[in-house]
Amino acid sequence: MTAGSKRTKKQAILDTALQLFVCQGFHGTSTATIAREAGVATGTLFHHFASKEQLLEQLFLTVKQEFADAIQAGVSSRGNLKQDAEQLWFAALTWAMTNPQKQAFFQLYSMSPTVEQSVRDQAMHSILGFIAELIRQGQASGELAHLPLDLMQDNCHGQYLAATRYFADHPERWQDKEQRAASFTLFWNAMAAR
Amino acid sequence: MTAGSKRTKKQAILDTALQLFVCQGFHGTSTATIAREAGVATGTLFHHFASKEQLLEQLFLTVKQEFADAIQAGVSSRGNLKQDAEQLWFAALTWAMTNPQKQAFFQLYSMSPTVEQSVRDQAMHSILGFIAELIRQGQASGELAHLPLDLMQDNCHGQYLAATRYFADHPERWQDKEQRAASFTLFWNAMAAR
DNA sequence: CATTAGACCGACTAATCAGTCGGTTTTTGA
DNA sequence: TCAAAAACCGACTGATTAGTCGGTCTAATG
Repeated sequence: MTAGSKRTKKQAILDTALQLFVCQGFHGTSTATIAREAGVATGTLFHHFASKEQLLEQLFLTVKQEFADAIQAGVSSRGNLKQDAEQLWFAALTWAMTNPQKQAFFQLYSMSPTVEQSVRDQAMHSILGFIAELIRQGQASGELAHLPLDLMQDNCHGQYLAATRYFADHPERWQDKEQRAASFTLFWNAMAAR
Repeated sequence: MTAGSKRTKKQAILDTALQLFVCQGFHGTSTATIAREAGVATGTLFHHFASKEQLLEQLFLTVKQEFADAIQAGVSSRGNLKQDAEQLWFAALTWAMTNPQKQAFFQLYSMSPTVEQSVRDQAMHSILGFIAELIRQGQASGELAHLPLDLMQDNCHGQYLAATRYFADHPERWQDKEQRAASFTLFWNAMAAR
């Protein structure tokens, strides 16, 4: 309503909470501040969310769903494995670069005790299960290294987070095709069979 | 003084704060709770640390120093690069497995806005600068891939954190020599020249 | 138009927080 | 041995917090 593009008040609260939780942390941000910044009364915040924790939880699941949708949409499969992996890698990185705040939110809270462990696990497994299947296929066809699945899965995640940080801290590098290719090379070399 | 091994009261406060900050987060832990759990009065806590933030900062720098000392001690250099890297990799992982709480603390706060960015940067660069030199040498000798240095450095960190999580979540795997070797293979394959 | 339900409001409250302060105990070192 | 410094104590305070509540406003339905 104010200047920009806030749709419903509920959405304004979620948008504002995302921004403040990333900048100041969960406990460092008061519900009063969220409400004020969102242009809403505190009563309205608690009308839509039963508690501050529930607001965080809903934010977490929303962002996770957005990410899952984005990478699933950006992949067509049916090429060879390396091409599929490349497509997936860039779809995931592109989402992170397009939604830096959401990426930062994930990076901060996907390991924090602030979010209930069950919620965090739920968010992770639905995405990583999909990756696990790809790894299994690649091992069966001999294209990927025969190392423990869980280790390779965790490694995927770790290399993705590292690449994300690298490009997020220096956005101009993301414009460079060679840098983007380099990030995939690093990833593929780790995973591929020798 | 109580049951176990608390040396000075100051150390007891640091130990307790580490544990509580990991379990409940910084803002989720009150100074009163830290003092009570450490068997100390609140006045004593503020006698040793000017503020809650300064307690966190001191904890952060202490833990970082411990880590830096541990990996520097566990490396002898003077072999070929791969052997040096392997030694370093296992020294770092061993520290993480020996000090799981401190590792969790690092993982949680080395990216959190709760800790001043300058403090975080300081802690990271002193360790990573040492890694950067090794990478440069490896690239000069043709043993490591010729990709951007910062990217390789961030990638190191990301793969290390992933391996750490993998073994921390399943300590029995750390006993398995093959699993340990697999974690290094994944890392080395990413970094090595083709 | 009248009714009703849900969005919305903001002053209020009980609890909790980081940090203080005046005084006591312990340690130090001359 | 004794004085001064440093460690330690815990009741206290002013500020802040998550969450409430009685009520208003808006829009849809009959």
